[in-house]
Amino acid sequence: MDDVFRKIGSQLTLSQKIERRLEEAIREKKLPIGSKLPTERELCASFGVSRTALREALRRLSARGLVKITKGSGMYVTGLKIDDAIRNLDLYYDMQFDQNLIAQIIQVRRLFEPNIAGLAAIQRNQNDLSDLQDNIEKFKLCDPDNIQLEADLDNKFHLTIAKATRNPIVQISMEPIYSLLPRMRSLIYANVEGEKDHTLEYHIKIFNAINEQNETAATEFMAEHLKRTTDIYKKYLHGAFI
Amino acid sequence: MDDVFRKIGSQLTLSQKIERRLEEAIREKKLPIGSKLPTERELCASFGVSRTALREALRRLSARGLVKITKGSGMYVTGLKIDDAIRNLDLYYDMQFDQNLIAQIIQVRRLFEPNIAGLAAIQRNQNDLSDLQDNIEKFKLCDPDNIQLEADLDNKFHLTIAKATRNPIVQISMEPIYSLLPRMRSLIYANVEGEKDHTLEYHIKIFNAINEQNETAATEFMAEHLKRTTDIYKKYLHGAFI
DNA sequence: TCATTGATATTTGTATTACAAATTTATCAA
DNA sequence: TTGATAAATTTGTAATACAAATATCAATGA
Repeated sequence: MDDVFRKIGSQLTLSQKIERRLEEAIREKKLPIGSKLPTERELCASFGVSRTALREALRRLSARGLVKITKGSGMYVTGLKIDDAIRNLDLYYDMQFDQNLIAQIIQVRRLFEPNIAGLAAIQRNQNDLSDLQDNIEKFKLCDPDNIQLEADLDNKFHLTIAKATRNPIVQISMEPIYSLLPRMRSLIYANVEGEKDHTLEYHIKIFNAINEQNETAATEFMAEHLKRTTDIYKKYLHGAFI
Repeated sequence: MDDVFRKIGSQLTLSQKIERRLEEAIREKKLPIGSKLPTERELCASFGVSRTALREALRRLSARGLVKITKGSGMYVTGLKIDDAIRNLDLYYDMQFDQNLIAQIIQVRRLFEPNIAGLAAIQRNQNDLSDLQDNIEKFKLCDPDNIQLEADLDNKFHLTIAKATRNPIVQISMEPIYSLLPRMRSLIYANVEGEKDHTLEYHIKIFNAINEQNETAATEFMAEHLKRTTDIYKKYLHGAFI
């Protein structure tokens, strides 16, 4: 192939180069998490750049959650938090939000969540159980007209199960999806007849299965629950669907 | 409660406030994707801030992939790309990498991938099939001592299946996990007896099932394949495990 | 000795000015 | 219309100055 006309010069700005250098060092733990970076002035001297360029590089890193900057104190390497890791994912889904994404979300939930419930039934601890029970109680008492609260509680119920797997990857994978549920729900203009009853019934069934550490039952009830959700969206969101 | 002594002042820096304002506007599509932002000078005037503060805000946004800045031209709103969305997730997993994470990865794969293969069997197109077939051919020819290449091909095989679901959420969920496989593999000091044969055998089985659009078979073969992987890691990575 | 206070030094945040470098736009000639 | 050139526009970097938050340390008082 002709490499003659390959892209010329990465065209990285100075501050981008600095950003990469520091990111690399953090990644390789040459700059350990929690350690304090040299002051701006010292870094300027080391890198041989102006304070402007250096600061813009550090703003980038701080925006991504790799360093924390405190006025008067200094700049510190911070391990990426889960929230930092998924923030842009949240934003991505949020901006992609449309009927297509809704269909994809439902599909993924049916693909993943039954097994998640099954694993949760094995791994759950006492704390998870009381969280789930609280959630169910609140859901019972929730004003049927308060769609938003209902959606939030529903969302939280499923997130709690995801966390109960004790596998952070499960949580990370599902959390951005769950955070869209309230928005999905709000598209269904009004209450669906019998919807609350169904949700409550299945949340209780799922809870009982998880409580009894019955993996199979938890898996199956979750699958049935999500099947029903699919039907509702199919009905009320007439459009190209799964 | 005494609210008298509650935390005072959000302590957001000026540039952080600017960042949020612009992010909000982009999120709400008041600033549509592709649109050109006013020049730095104009924005400084609008916001009533210095160029320093404004620029640092925009560096933050550009670091996150929300705006693209071109010297001499201007600043443009860009839709978040998938790569932007998962870059920090990759970094997060990369920095978390340890035996625990390996165990969690394997667990998640066993949880999710069988159903993914099942869906892929339904949704796959001709292109996917030839990609998979190519992959298998290369795997056959791959030098058994070239562990890295073998791991890359294995990685790619599974990613291709994830993409074949035609569901980007599946892809986004799995890609950061797959990208860690080569690193995991490198921990197993040498070739595992019969490992390549097994992988090849099951990749072929899975391929055939997907080719024939046999959802059940694809699901089950993938489950068996991953069970075997688990056993290997259990054996060679003696330590606390699933 | 210990805790509190207050002054001082250190460090990051913002503003301003100046110029460099890349791109875009306008101008003009063929 | 096309193409080249010049001018204007726009972002990138540097340097300086000061504000504001924090950290450090000495002095004070019980």
